[in-house]
Amino acid sequence: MRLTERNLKETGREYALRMLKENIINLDLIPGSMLSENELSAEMNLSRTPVREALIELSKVKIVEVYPQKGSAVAFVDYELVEEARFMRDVLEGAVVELACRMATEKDISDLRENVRLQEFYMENRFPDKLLELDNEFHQMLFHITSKDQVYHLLDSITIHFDRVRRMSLAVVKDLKTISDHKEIVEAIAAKSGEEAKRLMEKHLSRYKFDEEALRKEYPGYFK
Amino acid sequence: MRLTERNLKETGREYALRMLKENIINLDLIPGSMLSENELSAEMNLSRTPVREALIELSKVKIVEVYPQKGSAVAFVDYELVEEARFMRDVLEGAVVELACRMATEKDISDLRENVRLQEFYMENRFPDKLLELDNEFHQMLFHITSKDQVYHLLDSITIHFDRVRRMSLAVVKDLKTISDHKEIVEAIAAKSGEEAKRLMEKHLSRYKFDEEALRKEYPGYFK
DNA sequence: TTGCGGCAACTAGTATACCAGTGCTTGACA
DNA sequence: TGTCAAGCACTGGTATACTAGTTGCCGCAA
Repeated sequence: MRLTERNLKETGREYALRMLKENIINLDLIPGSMLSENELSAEMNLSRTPVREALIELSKVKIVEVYPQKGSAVAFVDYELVEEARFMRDVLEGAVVELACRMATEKDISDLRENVRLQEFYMENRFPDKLLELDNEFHQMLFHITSKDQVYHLLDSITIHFDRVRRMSLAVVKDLKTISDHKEIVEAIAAKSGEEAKRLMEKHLSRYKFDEEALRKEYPGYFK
Repeated sequence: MRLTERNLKETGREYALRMLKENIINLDLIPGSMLSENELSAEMNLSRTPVREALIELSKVKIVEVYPQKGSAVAFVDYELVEEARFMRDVLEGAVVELACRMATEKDISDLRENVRLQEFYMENRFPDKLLELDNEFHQMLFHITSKDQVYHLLDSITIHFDRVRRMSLAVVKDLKTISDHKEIVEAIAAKSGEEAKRLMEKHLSRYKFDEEALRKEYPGYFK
């Protein structure tokens, strides 16, 4: 486990959750490895209670498996779940971006444009972390504009399966195409052309395809 | 709180969760009322720990609000959230039923037909509870057929907002139309006509419309 | 009568203690 | 040497104890 500082006014449970998620995504906690509530709580300077609550939450989306009286483990990569995450994302984002064409205000659109401008800036200046953050924010904004925040949160919870595989494929390329995709989407929203926006979103999301067989070969033992 | 027996091999947390959900949906726990971890645990013969874990889970989908150091409360009806639940259901079920046309095996289709047959049986013999159960099962089957079980679970978690309003509108009519809808959907799947199935599902789900203003008048104080 | 200070009674969050299972190790016996 | 059983060391689940923060009430003073 690689730990970072505990934020101020973050409860122990939130901290444990954040740490676990980060370490699962970046593979510091390797798929299949056992997690001990005792070890984790010692490591994070917490008692078992908040750690346990975090583990329960992660087990809800099957990224952690809890075997009563035996132990908990980081779930193996389950391609079915990765597909579910992708499916959910494709379907919901498509619908949301279409809605956004009808609901976005002038301010929303200029906020989106501002976000894309920042993406370009951080791309030029090579800030990959910041870029990823802005990417996520871009998509979240679309849900917020259409008053679908809760939907976003649910989607976010399952997306961890997707993120972990993305990390494995090192497909954090975040190249110029991503940004120009975003740009086109914003302009489609501004033009209020729902069909076009949806089509662009589908094209955008289809860039994230992983070769399951290749990954299985590269990371044997990580898969279910 | 109206309590039922605790199932065998059900953990305290699962029991507490089930009881809370049931009582929230059927309005025995009225929107806005305070929930005390201490009272609840005494009432259910549990300690605070499992009750607390159940409350945390419910607060994730905003059906329970937790105010740190002050108390928890059943959330008021928030029409935004009801709309989010409806949106998510419409979008995902539409996509799933379309997928089912491509993926359903002969066995799946005969299972679906069997489910609908049972619905007809329980309709004739007036078993509204059983009918509701079969209805839910029908929809769940579609997700299972298309290997989208986890998506179903996430959808299910937000649907509680929808269910509570449905209960308020007493729209548990479960009339013949519902069953004939199901029948048509199954046949569209059998015929592998995706477009048709999707259209039918949209028609089916559109039957659940509530008159927000009327409900607000009937249940003042239940709304946010 | 009104305003204000302090205390009592709550809360959620966390820590700790206890219990009932599980599986692995170890050692005795065939 | 192989086998099997007893025990031990772990687990997650639950109960309980403790802490710190909030609210509101009660009584006293102006």
